[in-house]
Amino acid sequence: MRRDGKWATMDDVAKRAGVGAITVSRALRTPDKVSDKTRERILRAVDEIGYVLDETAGALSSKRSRTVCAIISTLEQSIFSSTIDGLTNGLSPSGMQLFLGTAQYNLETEENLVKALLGRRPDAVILTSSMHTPITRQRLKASGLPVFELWELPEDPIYAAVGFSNRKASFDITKHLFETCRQNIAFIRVNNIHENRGLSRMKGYMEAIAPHQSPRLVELSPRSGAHAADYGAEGLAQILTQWPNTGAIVCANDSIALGVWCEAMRRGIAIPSDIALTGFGDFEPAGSSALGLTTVHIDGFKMGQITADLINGFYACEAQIDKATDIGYKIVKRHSA
Amino acid sequence: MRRDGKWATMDDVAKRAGVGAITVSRALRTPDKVSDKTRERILRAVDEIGYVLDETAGALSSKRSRTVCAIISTLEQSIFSSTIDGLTNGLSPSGMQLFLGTAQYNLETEENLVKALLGRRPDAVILTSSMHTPITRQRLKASGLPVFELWELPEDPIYAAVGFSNRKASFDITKHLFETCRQNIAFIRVNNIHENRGLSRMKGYMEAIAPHQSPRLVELSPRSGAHAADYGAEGLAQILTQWPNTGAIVCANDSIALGVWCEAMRRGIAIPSDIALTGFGDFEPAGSSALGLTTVHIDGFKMGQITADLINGFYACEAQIDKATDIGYKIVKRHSA
DNA sequence: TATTATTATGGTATCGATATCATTGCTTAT
DNA sequence: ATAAGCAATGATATCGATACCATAATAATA
Repeated sequence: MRRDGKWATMDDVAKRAGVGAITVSRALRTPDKVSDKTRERILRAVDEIGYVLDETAGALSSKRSRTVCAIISTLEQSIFSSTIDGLTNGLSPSGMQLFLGTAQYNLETEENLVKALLGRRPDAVILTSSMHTPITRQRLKASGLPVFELWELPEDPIYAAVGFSNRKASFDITKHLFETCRQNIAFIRVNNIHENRGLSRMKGYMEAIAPHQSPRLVELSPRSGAHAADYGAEGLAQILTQWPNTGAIVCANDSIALGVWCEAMRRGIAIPSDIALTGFGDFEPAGSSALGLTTVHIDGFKMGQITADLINGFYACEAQIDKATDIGYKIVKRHSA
Repeated sequence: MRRDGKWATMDDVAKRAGVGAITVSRALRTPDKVSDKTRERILRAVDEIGYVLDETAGALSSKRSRTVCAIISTLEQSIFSSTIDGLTNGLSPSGMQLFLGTAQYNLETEENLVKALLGRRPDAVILTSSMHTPITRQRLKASGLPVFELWELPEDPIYAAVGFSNRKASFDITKHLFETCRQNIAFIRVNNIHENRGLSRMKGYMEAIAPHQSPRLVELSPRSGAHAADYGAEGLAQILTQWPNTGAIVCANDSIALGVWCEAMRRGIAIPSDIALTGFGDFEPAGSSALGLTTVHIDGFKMGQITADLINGFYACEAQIDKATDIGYKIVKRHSA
């Protein structure tokens, strides 16, 4: 790709093909604006030289970086991997690429990340969270960029949201437990103050149990170094001590549920006959045959794809973009409940 | 950040602070080359305007994009999440950012991705794999960039490798099983032709069992839509049918082991008393108390951090970079074997 | 055939920051 | 007191592609 230590430029290609530099640009960006013969000649020159278009220069002159910045809460537990795949998939046809940062469920980290990523002059910003510092919100609003908050449907999105109701989903899966004649249902979550999906899910549980029983809440404080599954094991232990006659456990996510399941096996508690169990998310490995976790399925790929389409639409100056797009959810009934 | 629909520029800041544009650049990039008074004035102007330095323009003129492209095999199973965290962590002090792409364990996808990402003129390229098409290798070599292959130690790296011996690690953990008096040890892996870590791990197993027994290999073909844990369940089923007296199972990764564990529980097989079980990787949730998987611990964070340091060193023109950096591994003995 | 569209191509200015070299003013050494 | 050295700042050219406008060549229409 380099000649004498430097990258080849459009001019190099142009000279070799006997055309102007701008025609090379057109041949690569808008091929149908160039005659077949010329295009062919140019593409041959490109191949021979091994030229790769310099997007940094392109971004400067076109004022479109063809870049989307995504700030992901965490890369662990595979939670957002399908969302990212959906985004990548939906953006690549238009030549856009993803800049990824992880906020580690920490608002201050997110604030710094937003600032750093805005320096990259992205064409859009994606956040897998709706909880931000005032400065983050202000910066993003001021940027004038399309900003998409995923995995929730906040009241007042910065620009637009693509997600679903965590509260309603949690309400539904809890109700499902009552419908299958479970009683004394408990709820486990990790109490992270930088995140409010867990809280929404807890609210859904609370609403569903209200007519039937009093709450059995286990809210664990995050400990550094702990695996998500550890909280499940710990939660089960607490539940068995405090409320021995618990008939079902609703977990705020699949990882916690996995921890509960493992610990239950270890203790010789049968699932679902002794205790029913539900998760949230339907991530690997919840759906695997051996585990068979009943859970809320979230179509992360679709969420990413839809967001990508909205971004593409924004730049194609298509229809107005909705403040909120609800992609829904699905209760998946497997063995565990 | 924008004024009349446009982003503010360095000139805007410069005018407000009553200095030249280049002094603004210095105040932000190399603060100690500017007097305290001036710097303070400039930073105040930056804050007032809400200016964010345009890295795309900076990249063009400085010929350093402060960008590292990483091509990750997959974002699932949390395999590479700590590696990514280590990279991010090690790169951020020098203002570098990560461009992430996922190759989905597919060589053709990787090839296209490499081409697209080179257009971003990264300062370095990272690959979590050592298997590439000839074109990919050629492109990367020709780029003259520092290219780092992670998670293995290939014979002939494109530029440099940071990893460990998958073969030796697998050998060691298999040997551990013999040392704890296990007999008739089987091995499960998914046979993905776009990847060779699984094969290396199988070789390690083969070498370790050679003096004691004949191989008991289960090599499953990848099916689309299957969860990694499914292969574990399927593998266990095959083993119980073909070799009912199997005393231990070595899995090519933790996800497979998790699947085996769940399926064993379902069938009422006790681990480790009936069958011992080992994984590879030590990802979430292997180490969780309830599961307690004996496995090979790989320090992904360290691997990312070391790679980041090598990149920083490369641009600080420090010492020669080794063709291979072995970060080692650790056998972690928990309940399962 | 003359005239107007339309297509294919090129020239030049420009995007916003930084490299390079130049300048100014001040300190320190001889 | 003069020269040399350094710190702080600025002017200008430049990075590589693309926007914008202009022009040439071809096709379509009157």
